[in-house]
Amino acid sequence: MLDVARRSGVSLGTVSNVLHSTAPVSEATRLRVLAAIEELGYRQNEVARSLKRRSTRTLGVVIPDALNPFHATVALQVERRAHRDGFAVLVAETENDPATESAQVRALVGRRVDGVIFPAVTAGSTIPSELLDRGVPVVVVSFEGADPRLGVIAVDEYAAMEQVVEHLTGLGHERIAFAHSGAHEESVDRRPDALAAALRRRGLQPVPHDDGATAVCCTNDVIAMALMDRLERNGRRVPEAVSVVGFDDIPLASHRRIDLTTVRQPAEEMGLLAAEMALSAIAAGEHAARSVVMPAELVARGSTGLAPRDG
Amino acid sequence: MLDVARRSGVSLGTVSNVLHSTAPVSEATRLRVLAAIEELGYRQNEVARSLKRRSTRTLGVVIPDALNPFHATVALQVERRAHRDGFAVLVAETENDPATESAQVRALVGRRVDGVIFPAVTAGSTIPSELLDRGVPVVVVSFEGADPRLGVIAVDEYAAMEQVVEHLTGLGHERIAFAHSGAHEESVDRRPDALAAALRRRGLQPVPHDDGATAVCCTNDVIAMALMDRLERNGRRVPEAVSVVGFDDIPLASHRRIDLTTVRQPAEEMGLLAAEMALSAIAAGEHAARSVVMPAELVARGSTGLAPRDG
DNA sequence: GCGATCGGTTGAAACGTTTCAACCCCAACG
DNA sequence: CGTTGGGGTTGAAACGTTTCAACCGATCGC
Repeated sequence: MLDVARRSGVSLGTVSNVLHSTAPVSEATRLRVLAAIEELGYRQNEVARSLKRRSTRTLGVVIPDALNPFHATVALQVERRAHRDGFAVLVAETENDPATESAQVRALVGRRVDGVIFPAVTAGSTIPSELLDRGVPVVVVSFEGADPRLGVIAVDEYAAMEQVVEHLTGLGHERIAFAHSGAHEESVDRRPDALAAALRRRGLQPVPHDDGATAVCCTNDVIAMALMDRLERNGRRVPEAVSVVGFDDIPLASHRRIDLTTVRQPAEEMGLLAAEMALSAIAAGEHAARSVVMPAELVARGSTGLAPRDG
Repeated sequence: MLDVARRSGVSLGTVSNVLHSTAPVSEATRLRVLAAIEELGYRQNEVARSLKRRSTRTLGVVIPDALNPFHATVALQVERRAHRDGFAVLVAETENDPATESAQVRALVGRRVDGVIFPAVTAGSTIPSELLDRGVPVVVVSFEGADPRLGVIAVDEYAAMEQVVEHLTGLGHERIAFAHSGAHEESVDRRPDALAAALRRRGLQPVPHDDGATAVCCTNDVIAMALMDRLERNGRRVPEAVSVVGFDDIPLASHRRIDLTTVRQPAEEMGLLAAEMALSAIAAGEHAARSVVMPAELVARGSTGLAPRDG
């Protein structure tokens, strides 16, 4: 930038002015400066800018698992929206490990991101408030946070599970189980609770998975598809022997060969909204502090069918 | 940091020394400084560090489409590996649009990333050399670049297609087509050429897609699965009426309901290697300038079968 | 014709680090 | 006992920007 200034015979201040039109500059010098920039192949140093401005125009996205299409979609939308506003996106994977999560968050804080979005938070994490206390706006997706400063985008999982249970009982199912995400990744979401609540309303109880359940609700579509695969490899056909329900409605769920009954979450809208909440909070210099619930509805497909007759 | 220095009664230099053990510090003051850091909740400002150090410890990853599991896997591995070395990852989506790609790359340059990885490059892009000229190491995956300064990780697509054609001809197929990725996203990869070459070796020619082809090779698994879906919705069963071959071997390809014959690329190893090439180039202050070819092999599954009898 | 105003421009001070020459003190060495 | 050397510490310059008070003419209104 100094080179540019020298080359065009003006001061740094003027160069800065032509770059950001923060003050009027005569057309003549403007052109001279622009020419110098061109010739020198000068490109602004965002790092210095960030330091001075005390804002990096960068969003952090903290994902447990980028291979889950729901998370990936949210992240993708965030990136797109952020890009439109000239923000960059730093992604951090947590691999469902709280220690990694906090390390990643610390790294983001160190890098002075202007806002952070969690497409999902790991169990009982205190991370968000760690950020909030530092004045960084945070938006979490699909998670009801305690902290009022948090921006929250959720779907009404109770209503959704209500639909699921209605659908399943309508098909004659009474032994309904919930399948968690494989193993260790105890997520805080309310889905199992929501399912249990909906069942109880009809005088039913969730049964332990694999204990003669005729229908299994999964925590997400990826799990559901894996379960479907596992069941069928063991000779238990879906939906003839067992019905399977997913959650998310990822694109593949509607593939003819998969044809998964699931609860549709508007992932794209959620990602977009998350980005917008974060960006506008940043612009306003406030916390996101808003809670939105998005619609979620059952999409009945071929992975659910009539309950097999007892005995 | 100044606060920390004052609070512990030492100079900035000493605090810096304590932080990076760049010079010996007496145990007593070290403890005092650490205590002050703790009490003040001080966290280093990476932005200032980057400015001074002239290196951001950040990698850029430029992806056409994060929803493609192959790209996502590469990106994920890059992020993991980078994180291990204390690097952060800035992701940029190009949506297969050259203009977006170059805008994103410009943004990365502005943000002074230390290296850039392209899990795939859009058609005839001159982007990499734009970066290389600025001294930024670049690693591209699955793309044979002209520039010797480029780090390249590729698979031998000719050998792979050889296997594919052998497999298909073994099943009696003679009318074999190639399916591009939907539409506009003309990627530079050599796959169609590789297929054509393998066919010619056997005195065959690729036929235009949908022109009575009995087997279709797709540019990747996502396309293959979409094709499979489309075919079957039109009543053409796979593999009875048409055989379908993918490329990548994404996790879902092995799902029992999908069971896609495909060419396996070691996505994880490729991502890891890409990160390591970039990181070590950065550490050495050189360009990646290395070319590695990874093994790729056919995984025959149920989406390919005997060619239907003519007429 | 005089002060106020305004378009255009400058210079220097910050932003929060790292780095390095320089300094001080004391132990060891010849 | 004077020098050397090294552990420990300091101060200031630099990194590449933005910002802002201040300055300079010229035009304007009265």
